[in-house]
Amino acid sequence: MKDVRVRFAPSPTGALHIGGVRTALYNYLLARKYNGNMILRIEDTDQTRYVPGAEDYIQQALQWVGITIDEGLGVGGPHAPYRQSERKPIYREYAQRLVDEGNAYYAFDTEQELDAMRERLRTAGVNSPQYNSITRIQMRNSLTLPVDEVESLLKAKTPFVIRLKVPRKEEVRLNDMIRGWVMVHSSQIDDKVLMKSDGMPTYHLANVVDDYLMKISHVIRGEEWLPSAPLHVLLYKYLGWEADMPQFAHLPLLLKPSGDGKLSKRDADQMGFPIFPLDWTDPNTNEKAAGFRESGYLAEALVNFLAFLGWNPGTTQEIFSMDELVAAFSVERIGKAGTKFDIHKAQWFNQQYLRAKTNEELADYLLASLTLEGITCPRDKAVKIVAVMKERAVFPKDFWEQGQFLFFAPTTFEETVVNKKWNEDATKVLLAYREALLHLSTSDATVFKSTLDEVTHQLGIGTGKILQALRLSVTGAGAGPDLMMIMEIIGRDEVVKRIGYALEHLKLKVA
RNA sequence: GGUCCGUUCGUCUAGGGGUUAGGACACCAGAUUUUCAUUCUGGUAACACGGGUUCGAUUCCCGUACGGACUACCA
Repeated sequence: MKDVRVRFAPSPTGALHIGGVRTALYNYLLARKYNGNMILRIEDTDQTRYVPGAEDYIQQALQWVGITIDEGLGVGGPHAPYRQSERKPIYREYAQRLVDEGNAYYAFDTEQELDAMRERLRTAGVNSPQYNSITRIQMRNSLTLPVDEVESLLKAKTPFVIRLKVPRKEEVRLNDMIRGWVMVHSSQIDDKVLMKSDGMPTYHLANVVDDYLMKISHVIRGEEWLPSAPLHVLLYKYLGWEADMPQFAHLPLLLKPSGDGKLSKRDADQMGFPIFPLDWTDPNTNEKAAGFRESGYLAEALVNFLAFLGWNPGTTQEIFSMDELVAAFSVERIGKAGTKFDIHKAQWFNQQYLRAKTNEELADYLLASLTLEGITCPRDKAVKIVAVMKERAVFPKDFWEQGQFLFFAPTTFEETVVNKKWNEDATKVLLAYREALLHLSTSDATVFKSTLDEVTHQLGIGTGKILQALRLSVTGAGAGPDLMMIMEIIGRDEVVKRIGYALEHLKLKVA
């Protein structure tokens, strides 16, 4: 097997889509598994779609998820430059070779002429009007124009494109690693533009040339490229690179969670989950989009989740570190069908990874949130808080967002719980409990509990019946972490104060 | 419309000519927890349809339906 060299080749047209991250991940896994190289190439041949900041974004996103680049943008390497806009002369050379050898030709048709041709074909009943082996005969190109006219047009700097001369009758076959043999008849492929009139290559040419020059062994990309893959095969053939053609693997698409269709930013907005790895502000529209990172997803969890979107190890193991993914990964186990994006599963993975962390690590998250809020908190207290809350947290920010009552006394009380649990028995117990606490000097959870037991026993009321009322008065809510632990954390004085406030505030609700 | 690709529980999927079609998420129920959650146990739930081939098809073949991608001097 030849050296594994894979590339991730995004266009800097905006934030990197989460599907792009998955594509990058699969490439990366293959590279690492076979001690190969991962190359980052920027496909910026469309200057009209270039978005400033996108390149940085791509690099930062990859770095965040732990995909390291061996060669390419930001790293350099033997095949530099890795930005296609900086490789123009290279493409021109190969395009010229295709023309010289009769596999491509100059075309001088204007946009209007192309539109007219398509219109003509449509009215004639042709379903998909193409610039191909049949229609090119009627167009203005170096195949139909006299040689001297072509030369004078070129000399006069008339805008032109270079098109591939696709044969009329030929079966183009390709063996995709995921889909098996795919066969397309050449009559279905049109004479694709290889070089645009601005001197830039199109994706097709640049892609094939670079993959060859950079000695790419495997092309792992989205399924949207499958229809043009036969065209690429043709290019390899005409350039004489058939023997060095990389192996193709076309990945199934990421679909929207409900209904049908490709996952888009719009769906993500509607469903309330991110679709980009990092926060992104479009420099042109100033439109902001949330990132997985800023939404609280851990990079390891996102990677694990993404890896399982279209691939599985064939075992029941689900939690995989990057290293384990590298070891287990194989292209053969990538599925064929499109995959719906289920954010629930992503959250589940996040939770798994969060729980696996030590309380010390989790305390850092809480402390960071508190700093942002301008709240100071001793580290040992943060560790305690995190310990009682970790079982229910999905995101690091949950420690703060769901634990605010640990820092502030509640001023409002959940109404359904008030209606259900705030009754005469409860107030009786709480009153007595508060009195008992006043005489306590310690703030140990077990003492809180035994005191409560004592009080309820004396009054002849079951402890369980009033616990919710106690929780309500201390936290304002009917659900939350272990109540005794909460009381231990906030301390006796605070508990006494809060019970007093609740007794005072909720007294009218008791009929 | 044309070309190409696809189709196993709601979702991600395993499997593969004869299986009680397995797992995970989600959901529901029970147990434990004198509270919430965790945890544990259990449950509901799938081979798109129609023809072949075969003793037998969810699995192989062909159609149909449905879905998707592509159909630019965008990638």
